[in-house]
Amino acid sequence: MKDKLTAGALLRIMKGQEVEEPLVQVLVSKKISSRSAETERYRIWASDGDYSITYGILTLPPGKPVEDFSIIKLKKFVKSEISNAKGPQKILLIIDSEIVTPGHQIGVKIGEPVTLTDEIIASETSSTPKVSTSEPPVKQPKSEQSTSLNQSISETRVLNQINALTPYHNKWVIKARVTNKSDMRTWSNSRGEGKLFSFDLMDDSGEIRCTAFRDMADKYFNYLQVDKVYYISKCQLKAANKQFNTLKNEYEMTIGNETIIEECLTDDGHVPQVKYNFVPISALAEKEVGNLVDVIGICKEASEVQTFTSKSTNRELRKREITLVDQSKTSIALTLWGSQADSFDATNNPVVVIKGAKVGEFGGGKNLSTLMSSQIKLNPDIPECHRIKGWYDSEGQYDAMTNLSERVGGVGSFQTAWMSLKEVQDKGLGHSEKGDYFQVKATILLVRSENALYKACPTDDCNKKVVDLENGMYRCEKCCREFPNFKYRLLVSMNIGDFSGNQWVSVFSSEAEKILGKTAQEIGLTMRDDSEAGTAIFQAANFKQFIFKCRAKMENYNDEQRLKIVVVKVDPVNYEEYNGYLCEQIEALMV
DNA sequence: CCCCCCCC
Repeated sequence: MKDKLTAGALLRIMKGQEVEEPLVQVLVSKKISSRSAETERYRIWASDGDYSITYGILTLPPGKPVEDFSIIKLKKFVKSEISNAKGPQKILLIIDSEIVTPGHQIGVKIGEPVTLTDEIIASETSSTPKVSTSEPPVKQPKSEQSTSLNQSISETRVLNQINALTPYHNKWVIKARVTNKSDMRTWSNSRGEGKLFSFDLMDDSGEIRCTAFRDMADKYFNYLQVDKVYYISKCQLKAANKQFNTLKNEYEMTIGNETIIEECLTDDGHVPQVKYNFVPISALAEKEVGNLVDVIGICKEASEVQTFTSKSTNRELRKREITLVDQSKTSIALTLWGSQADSFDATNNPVVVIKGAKVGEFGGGKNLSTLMSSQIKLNPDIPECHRIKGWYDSEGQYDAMTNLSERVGGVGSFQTAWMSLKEVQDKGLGHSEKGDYFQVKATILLVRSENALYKACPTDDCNKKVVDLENGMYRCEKCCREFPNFKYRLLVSMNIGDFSGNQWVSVFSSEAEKILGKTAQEIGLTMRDDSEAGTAIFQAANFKQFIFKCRAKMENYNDEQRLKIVVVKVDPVNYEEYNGYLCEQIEALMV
């Protein structure tokens, strides 16, 4: 049957090429308003057998609609573009056409046409129909049933509401917007292994989570897109697992073989968009750890993506930390994970909108973290977004911010972050799981230059010590690779002292570089070429004063417990702040 | 049928 259509004609037309009277099949048509009484207009979904378009506008004489599945000859047509809520939309205006075979004589969709996207139109250079590409196109997945939901719905107009779905009814169709879609994930446990993804659906009655496993996950992952509206039918419902599913619905559902999902061709705006309940950043100080919040903020700063391995799960994790600010003149750190971290683009201080970010705490400061279920949007077209952008551009960018994520350290909430070295000993710091933090103004008394440098894996995010294979190669056990090179890193042991005592501490590369005033690489090369000059670099740090922000933790060493202190940050002494602390101490003595 | 939501 495919030879009844002009294969690839729609792609060639949409690419702007000349095509002589092509034959295409009308898959779905829906009457839309016409500006003239002499004509009727239909929005159609049309196929050339290889490709389909979802936005054809067919002009016909009044009272002569075209049956679905009809083959028509396009005699006069022009490609055009309109803009709608989703941005520019390529359309095909069909001004004159002729029915070659009426739909009832065909009755089926011919071939498996792929929906033409801007990407396909831009990328396909060949004018011949494509056979296969490595990139899976976003096409309508095949379902058991051939009737189109777009068609049947427009005829019968029976829709069910999400909050009325139960496991006891299976004849339903919902029209819902995808508000969120997870990454594809794999699992492996005693009951088996596989892959899955889930997505959240919303209509004006409520919301529900839907999960696709294994082959169903493959079938629908690319097709379903966040923010688009779909007709969905015949999923399996079951009680929602409230432990993991925070959506407001008693049930959740699973895609099965018999499930039908079809993009709604007429997103008329009746299906609501996501609503936010924004919390000002300053108010996050009062939120409890674990709360989910909706936040809007300007991305003032963003780190690069960092990769590391979780010690608890052994999983490779990728994160990006960004700083959000808003009109409350407060900033907070937000951690993005996985693909959300990878794809984040901090160019031009975007407005970041998050639904369902998790409030966390670190070192006494508050922070935010996205979960798999968090929806993140950059510069969405909502009033709050324009308002905050206006604020930031005109004044916010110059304002000083109170940083909620500032680490204040301390063992108990009543403790000051400041501590003398004697207090660190007396208070028995270091017995908590995550270690205890404190800051101290101290003087460097002695720096050990021996073993202060090590040869580390040259990979950007891996600082693991390499094994010198003594054949010109260096092996990193963490990366399981051998390299012809390495980078120098610092791990400096130094004794620091204040009025109350002294303490050995370890200082890693980034902070040691601040103290020594040279990079680890410079010091490493100097040490290699001239050990005396290298040693002098370390000696030069003696008697310098800094604010040391430290983590104290008890460690087992040869069956003996001892306090290990790592300097997590070194700052020059801010005398104003330090004097303030001293004044407080003096006042406390006078009570 | 997943169910991890992480790190300093």
